[in-house]
Amino acid sequence: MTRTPCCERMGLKKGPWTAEEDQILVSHIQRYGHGNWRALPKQAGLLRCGKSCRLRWINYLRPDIKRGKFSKEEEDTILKLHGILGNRWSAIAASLPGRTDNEIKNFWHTHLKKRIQKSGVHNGNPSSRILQEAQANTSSNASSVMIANYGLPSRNINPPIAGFYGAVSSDTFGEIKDNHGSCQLSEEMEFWYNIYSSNQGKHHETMEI
DNA sequence: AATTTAGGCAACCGCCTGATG
DNA sequence: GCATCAGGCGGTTGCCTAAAT
Repeated sequence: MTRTPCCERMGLKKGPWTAEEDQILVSHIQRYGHGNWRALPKQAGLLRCGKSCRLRWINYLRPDIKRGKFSKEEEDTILKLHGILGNRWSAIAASLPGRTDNEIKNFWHTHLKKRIQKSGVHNGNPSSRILQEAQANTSSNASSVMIANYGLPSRNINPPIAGFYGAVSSDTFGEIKDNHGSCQLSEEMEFWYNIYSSNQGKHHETMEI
């Protein structure tokens, strides 16, 4: 294998995309698809790296992108899922059709985070309701584990496990699970929900997966 | 009207994971 | 089993615009 990392390629353009570049990227993907992001810019005649093309397509040019303000339902969903999953933006985005992880991340940092901080929730923890549920559940050890784990790096498997074992009541999860319309449960959420359901009633430090 | 400040968002960076040879 | 790569992800930066002074 002798593949060169795309970042090492010299003379690639950076910064904001022009309308012309967008046009080239869109028409190329519409015609040939995006099987190989790394090869795409060369094939399309773009002086961008594959990563940049992918990001532009996913976050801005994709036809199914939903732009504009977040609805109240979407805000609620983000708050709830953030309470369960932490900063796993792609997982949250999977439950909001048409929204990208980048958009949700930006929205969180510019709107929701501030709102939560204003409402007096400590540690930057998300949904006040979820937190309240967690606090109401202080009789078990699991809840303290949960609170401590809220801010863990998003790629750890711990947050979802620790998070909803102590913090999320079956009601809350059911609410998310039963959500219809624009906020459907992703496969991952379904996965965690199933684990949660099968472990309900057990108060252990770890869940059985 | 000019300047400064704050907010919003697009894009980049660096790391991780899974696939492949 | 190891090395390398592509794709994917979250964190962060920096530019642009609107609001405030």
